[in-house]
Amino acid sequence: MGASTDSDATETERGPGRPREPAVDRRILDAALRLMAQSGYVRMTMDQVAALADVTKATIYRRYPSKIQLALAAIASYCDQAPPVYTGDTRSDLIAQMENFRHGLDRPHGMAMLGTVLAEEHATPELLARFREYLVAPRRTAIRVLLERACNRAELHPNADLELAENMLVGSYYAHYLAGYPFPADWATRVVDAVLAGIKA
Amino acid sequence: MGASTDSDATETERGPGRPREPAVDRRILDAALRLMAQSGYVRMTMDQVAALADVTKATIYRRYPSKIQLALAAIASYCDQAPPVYTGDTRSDLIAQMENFRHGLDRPHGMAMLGTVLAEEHATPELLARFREYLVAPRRTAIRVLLERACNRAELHPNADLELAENMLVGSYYAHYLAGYPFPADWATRVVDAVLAGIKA
Amino acid sequence: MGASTDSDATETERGPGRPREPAVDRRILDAALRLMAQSGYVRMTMDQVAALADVTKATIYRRYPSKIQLALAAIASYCDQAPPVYTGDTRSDLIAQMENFRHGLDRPHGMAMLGTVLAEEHATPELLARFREYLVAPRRTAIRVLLERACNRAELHPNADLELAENMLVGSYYAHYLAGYPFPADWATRVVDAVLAGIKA
Amino acid sequence: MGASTDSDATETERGPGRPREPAVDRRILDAALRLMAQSGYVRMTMDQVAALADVTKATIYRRYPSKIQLALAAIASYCDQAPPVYTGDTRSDLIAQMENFRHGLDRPHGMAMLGTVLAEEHATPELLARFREYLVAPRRTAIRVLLERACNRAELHPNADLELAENMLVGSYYAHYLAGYPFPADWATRVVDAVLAGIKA
DNA sequence: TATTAATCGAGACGGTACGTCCGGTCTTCCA
DNA sequence: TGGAAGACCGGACGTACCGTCTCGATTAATA
Repeated sequence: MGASTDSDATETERGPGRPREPAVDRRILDAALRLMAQSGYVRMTMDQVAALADVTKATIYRRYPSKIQLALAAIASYCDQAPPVYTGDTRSDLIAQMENFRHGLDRPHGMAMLGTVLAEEHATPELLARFREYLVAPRRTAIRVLLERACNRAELHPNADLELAENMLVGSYYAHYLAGYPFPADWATRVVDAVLAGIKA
Repeated sequence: MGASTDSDATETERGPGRPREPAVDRRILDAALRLMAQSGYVRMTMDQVAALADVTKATIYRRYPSKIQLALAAIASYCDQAPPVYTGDTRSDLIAQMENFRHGLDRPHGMAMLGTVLAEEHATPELLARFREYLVAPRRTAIRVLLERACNRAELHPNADLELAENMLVGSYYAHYLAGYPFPADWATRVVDAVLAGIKA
Repeated sequence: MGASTDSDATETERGPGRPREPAVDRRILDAALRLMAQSGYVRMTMDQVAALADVTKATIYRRYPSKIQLALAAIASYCDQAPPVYTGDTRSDLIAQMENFRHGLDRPHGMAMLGTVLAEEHATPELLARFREYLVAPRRTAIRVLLERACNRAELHPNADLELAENMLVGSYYAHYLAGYPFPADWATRVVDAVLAGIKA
Repeated sequence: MGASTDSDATETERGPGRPREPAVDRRILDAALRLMAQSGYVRMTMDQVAALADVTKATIYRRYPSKIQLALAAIASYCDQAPPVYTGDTRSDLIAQMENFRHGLDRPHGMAMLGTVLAEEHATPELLARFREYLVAPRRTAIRVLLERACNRAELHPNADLELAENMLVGSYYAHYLAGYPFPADWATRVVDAVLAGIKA
């Protein structure tokens, strides 16, 4: 993700004055990440983050305007991991993508973090927007790409509602989690097969 | 929902001492409900609830050990509403059920409340349990009943995974909401048709 | 001291209805006394008193209109002990009286209780009045009697200000205590001698 | 008096971090003082103090760990006033000193405050200690100085117990107050004369 | 080299809510 | 009527945490 005031972080375009210590950036995000994994967003305290990162609160707030933004940045920084490589086969690529998606939420407090963003929705609307932009959208796009490729190959029904298919794929996880059911090992496979059954050519 | 210590509330089985004023119970829940609808869980204050219910905070805390528990009780008390009647036709019954489900979450702060419960998951695990028991389970059961009826009528594929079908139906809402897409008027219809397409006989 | 509503406690003059259980009276006062000795007036709680006396708060409040009144009654009940007998010698009688006075305040929380009454002075003025009536006045009268007897025997200066002498005798304890000095064994003797030195004939 | 952790307040010896606003210190003490004069310690509320001082409760609690400590500090800050100047004459200097002492306690809630400190004695022992140090000791020392000067001038009996004389002087006030007698205008004079009568050379 | 402007550590401060405690009253039932 | 049990009001207490602000010390680019 990125800093607060500055533009895109990669383009340093230095002004005068002492530059920010890059090590501090990492220490803050790591501390936030660790605390959220341990205790969740609600129990995490800015003072705790500051102490663990060996930094003062002011230093944090110079980078992120609020606790929730820090949390979001921390998560985003963590989620920048390599997506699964494509084999070319629609079904197995989708399954791999869904496994990836599931692992992103399976770690401790994964859904709790999502809940926090939702809870904060009305207080900080742009937060949900960033959440969508950095976390939701990339994954959905990856799935969409696979579905459209399959559509172009005529593997799917020409009138298939791809957006709806996406929702069913991704949403199955949420519903399953909320219902409290345990996740079977072949969960991704079953979901993908079920959805494909409804839209295949 | 119900009182704190006692069992099921319907069975009053009076002990000694002054009984709790039933009017107070309602006033508290109504106040909480109203405030949450207006401002959401986060902005709602226990003092506000107390003031609006014309009650002291101690009286609230005698019933609910924390703010979040009060919120849950309030929601549960609200959601005891009549489910749609069945026509006998699987497709239209499912659509009606999905419309009902959607309306339950469409009201202001509906998803925000769900988010709150998720956010609190690790701090208060039994909260999510009650949420499932009182809010999630009843709706899923209603859907399950329809699906099983259809299965018995041989309208569905004999090996259809009904639980997965449920997840796709319900989960579509969550995914759609999270993606930030606007909900079309015929949303329920499209979802039901898509799912049925995958499992019909 | 006595009960609240009724007249003088010895005169029972029964009205209709169930008579008060006399054992309860003692249990309440004993409980209050014990708790005050342990933790002092401030830390003593009406619920604690009720629990220790195996009685409900209502039962206590039927007897004493407030916590402070209960405390006062408890102390008064305790202080009904035999005063020292007179030998006829002014000096030794005064010393005995002062020893008695000192012992009344020396027990744990003795001065703390006095402090409580003073602290409550403006909130409950009549409390200090009762305190004077039941605890202060009797002791001062005893001293006064001795001084007047000595005056009549011409042992004292005819113009001696006896009230002031009383104040110096009794007040020495308060001042000594407030100063934080330890009390020597012959404290009473020294005080009496010093005062008598100023007013003897 | 002074801050909480630091030593003597006169020696500022700045540590790191933002220094405490001195104006806040005064505003808090003034507010406490004013409220105590109006309503006494018991009726004074921390929220009231905070509101009147235009400060938050946390700011108060950062300086004083409890309500009672705040009260004590407030009083101590008030009592730093010029003592009466000496004329050189023992009797008139003592009288002036006693008048001063009396005026310190005569103001509304003066004795009530003393009572509060005594009442809290066992709960917060160091409170009484500070009370002695800041309020009791200075006055007693002033008296003691006068007595010793008189002793050195051979105005007093060489074996006179000066400490006891102090106790009689100061204690007379307490005893008089507790007895509920009204204070005559020449009270100080009479007390000083009576005590001096017992110890003069 | 001196100046300038930003960073960082440390901690005070405002604001706001939370959950607890306690004194005192009232209501219900039982004896 | 007395007493047990406990709900309820009113009000205060002390704590927690977020986000801002004010100091002082430091560090790099610039003039």
